[in-house]
Amino acid sequence: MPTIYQVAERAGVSLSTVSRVLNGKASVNKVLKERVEKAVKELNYRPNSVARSLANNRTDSVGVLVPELNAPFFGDLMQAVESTLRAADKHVIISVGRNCLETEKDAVEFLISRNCDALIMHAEALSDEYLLELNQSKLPVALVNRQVEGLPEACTSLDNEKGGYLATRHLLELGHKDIAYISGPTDKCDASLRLEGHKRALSEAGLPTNPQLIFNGDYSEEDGKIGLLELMARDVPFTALVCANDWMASGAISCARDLGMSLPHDLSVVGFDDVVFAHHVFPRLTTVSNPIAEMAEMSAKYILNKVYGQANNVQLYFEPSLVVRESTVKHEG
Amino acid sequence: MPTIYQVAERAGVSLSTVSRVLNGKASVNKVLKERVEKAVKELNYRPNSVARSLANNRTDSVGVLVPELNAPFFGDLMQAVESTLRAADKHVIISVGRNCLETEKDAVEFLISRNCDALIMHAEALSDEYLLELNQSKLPVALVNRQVEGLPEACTSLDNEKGGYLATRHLLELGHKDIAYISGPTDKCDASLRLEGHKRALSEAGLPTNPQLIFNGDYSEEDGKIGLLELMARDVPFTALVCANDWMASGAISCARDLGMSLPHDLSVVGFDDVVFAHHVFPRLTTVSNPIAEMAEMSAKYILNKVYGQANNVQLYFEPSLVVRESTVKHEG
DNA sequence: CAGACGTAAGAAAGCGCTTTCCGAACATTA
DNA sequence: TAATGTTCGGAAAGCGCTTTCTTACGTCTG
Repeated sequence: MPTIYQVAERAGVSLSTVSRVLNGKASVNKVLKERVEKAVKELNYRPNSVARSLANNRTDSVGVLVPELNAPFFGDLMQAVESTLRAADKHVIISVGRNCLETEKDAVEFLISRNCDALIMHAEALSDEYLLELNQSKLPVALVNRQVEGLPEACTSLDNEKGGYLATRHLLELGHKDIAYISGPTDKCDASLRLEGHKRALSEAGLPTNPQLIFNGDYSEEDGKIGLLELMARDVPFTALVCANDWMASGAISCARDLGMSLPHDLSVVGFDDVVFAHHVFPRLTTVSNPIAEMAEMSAKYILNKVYGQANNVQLYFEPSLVVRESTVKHEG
Repeated sequence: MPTIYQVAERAGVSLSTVSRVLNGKASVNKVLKERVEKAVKELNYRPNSVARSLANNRTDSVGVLVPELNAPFFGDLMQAVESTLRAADKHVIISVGRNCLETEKDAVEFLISRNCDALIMHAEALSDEYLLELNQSKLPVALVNRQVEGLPEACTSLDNEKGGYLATRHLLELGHKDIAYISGPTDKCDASLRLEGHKRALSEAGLPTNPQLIFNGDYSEEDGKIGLLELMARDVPFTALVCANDWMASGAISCARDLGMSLPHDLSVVGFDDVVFAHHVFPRLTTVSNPIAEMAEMSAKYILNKVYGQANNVQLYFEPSLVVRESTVKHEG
């Protein structure tokens, strides 16, 4: 590997001139500039990014924290972040939080020790205070799909309440009156907002909220099954079901089928997120789309602006929209 | 951020002593050692990884090349690599190849410019020669799920032929005799081996291979649909279908249903890979499991051995196995 | 034409760490 | 006791780059 010094030697200039040509920050005589460029080509020189980082205290890398790597939802997120950042010649160091406070902290420490210039996180367990402190004391932080008080401009988020509202209103419009709901963990604000939306749709339609028709799950496929079983055991009839994410919807659907129900006629189901497999489930899942890729892209652009001096427009709030497929049908009755 | 120098000052020793304590490579007087450790704690000192990399010409990072980030198959791969490497305090820089020669080369260049210590790749488009050259001239390379001549110990791979064989034999055992096959792109060796296995199963059962029952797809869901349509248009009857991956199987299944067929009775379908959504499709997909996570883990361990002086056992060859679910049934007839 | 000023190139000082080399201090042996 | 060996701390060089400081030179103005 040739060094900048060898380039300078070959071009017959000092190494600071080479550096100036490479970085294009100061003016350099045209002739010398061309000589340097020629030498760079001939030696196939590539600047050593480590040395550069040490000298200018910048790694051109941003840490990304996700709960897991092998879930489609986070795949979409990473895909968007990676391509946005790479287009600006920055790179991504990915770290896994497993939805657990300890691991998330660990992962952040790890990213910090790697001298990332910034962090983009889908943090589930870390507290608002921790994130605030991080942002203030050390390095800029962007939160995807989360609102943190005190960091308004660093957070992208979805109108989850509206999403829940849309799901339920869709069912109401189809004539359903008895609508069950499998919620996500209500200590997470997205889950509780989705539930809020559900309730609002109900009340706008003049219907009461029946707690017997609500089950609290944990967003897992398994809890979709358990939820459906439990709801049916309560013996309050319902003709439609809203699930706070697609995993639970998929669990509920396959459970329903195992119980001998014919979908969608015996039960209309709506999911949330519109992850890749939503159209693989049968019947193809009607769901609420979650523009996670766009949110992730905006988070990346925010960092590009804040840390690397770019000037992209960033959008922080996103609206969900309903994706109607085949898992919901008119209620005959 | 405190530097090693400040630690030395506080502990009243020279900075080389601090370095020695930190790296534990040379012996240091017990008293001094404790003083240093105390200072480290008090200052909350963390070594600057960039400076360290510059000094010892090692970044403790390994580049990972995958075709895409938002596919479950590669999610599993990354998950395995990340956790194996992280356990050894190495980190992962992920780059996307998009299954395209140009992009893959770009991605590799990018990883090289980041001074990765090694590369772990699921390379689709890069030639064997390119990979060999890379490995010889620059940095150690591990290939996941691919065989490269000349790099026997650096490649993990699956017995794809056996996988294809298992899929078809399963159908034969269920009494099917007319079995169609939707292949992956035959210029890829995994796809052609899977097809080989299919043919071997047929011939072992004393059945001929009918080219009219084979369609060449490109592994995409779309081509699963197109393939099924095309095969049916050929007017050669078949009661079962093997698809060279789960995506095409899913496409074929939903297409079949759209055509009014009742699955699995009108058509038994087998997939390949057992990706996450395999059990979301309906009927739940019988498929051939692909131990991609284990292969990825082994690739990571190989690198750990080769570059970082560890001594893990690594397994290079993997056997697929059949996962029987509900998309295949006995042929009545 | 002399002095002032602006511009461009080179010299050199770091960035924070590892590691080699050296010497001091102490222990061991003849 | 002198000579030799051993251990361990410190000084200093360097990893490859950026950036500030300095110097040299050319141009402009009075």
